[in-house]
Amino acid sequence: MLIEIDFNSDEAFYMQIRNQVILNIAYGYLAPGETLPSVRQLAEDAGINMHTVNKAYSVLKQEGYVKIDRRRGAMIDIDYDRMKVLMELKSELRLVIAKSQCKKINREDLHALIDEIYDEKMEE
Amino acid sequence: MLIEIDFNSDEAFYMQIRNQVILNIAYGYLAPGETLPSVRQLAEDAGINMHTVNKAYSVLKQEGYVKIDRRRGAMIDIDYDRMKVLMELKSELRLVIAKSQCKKINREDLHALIDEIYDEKMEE
DNA sequence: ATTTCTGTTATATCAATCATATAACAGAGA
DNA sequence: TCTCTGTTATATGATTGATATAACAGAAAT
Repeated sequence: MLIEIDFNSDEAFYMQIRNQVILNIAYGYLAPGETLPSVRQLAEDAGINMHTVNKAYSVLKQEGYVKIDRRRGAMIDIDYDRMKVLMELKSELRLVIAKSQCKKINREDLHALIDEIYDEKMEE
Repeated sequence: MLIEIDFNSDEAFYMQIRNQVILNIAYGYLAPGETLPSVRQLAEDAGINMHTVNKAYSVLKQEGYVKIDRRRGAMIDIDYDRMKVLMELKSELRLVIAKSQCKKINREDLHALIDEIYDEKMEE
């Protein structure tokens, strides 16, 4: 798994890692049961501090994407609490939709955009 | 327009204001041409500092939701740069979709959820 | 003309967060 | 025993979030 830090981004390093791990899972590059690199290894590869990686892993654990075993490290283990996920997703989408409406992006535009994103994943 | 700060939230005050303004516009409670309360007025009403409100307004200006006139204050004036908006929306949705996929929320679920949010706005 | 309302700018301070650094610890495996 | 895990503890520096006080320029109302 490749993770790269954009040192010029205004997004926190640990959030960049967290997001890239989520994207890797979604794309199928990381399957449940597989382990993430150790905090020290990833820190070295990415050129950042161990604790920053550790924070990213802690967030991923808290959000239900990995479980951390002292010996094996962080393993992909997803918590499927559908109700919880739908609630969180809904409040996140409420703001996305509000922003869209302000900018005259309507319901159909949004549906189309989502399909577009789903379809672009097939091109690889 | 009513804006309330959740002092227990971990979300920055200026982002809470920014988000609530966007929601107010989307819901039609704030129309283009209307003005926001003055930074001092809103600060007093919400129980926070003037500069925090000022920061929220600056962000809203930078994101193309308001224009600020020295005499009138912040006026709703939306920049409709469709291409720009679609690009930003797309990268935002990519992560939302990735998170959803990890949690076994599929394409149809997402479409349904969006319709659900659109429809709930009609109930008022 | 003076007062009063805008946003804006300049400082300063304090707390929290982000990132780094060094160091040590416990547990598991080779 | 050595080496690999994550974990914990401390410390430091930079940045951000929020507050505070103060002053300024421009416009509007009286």
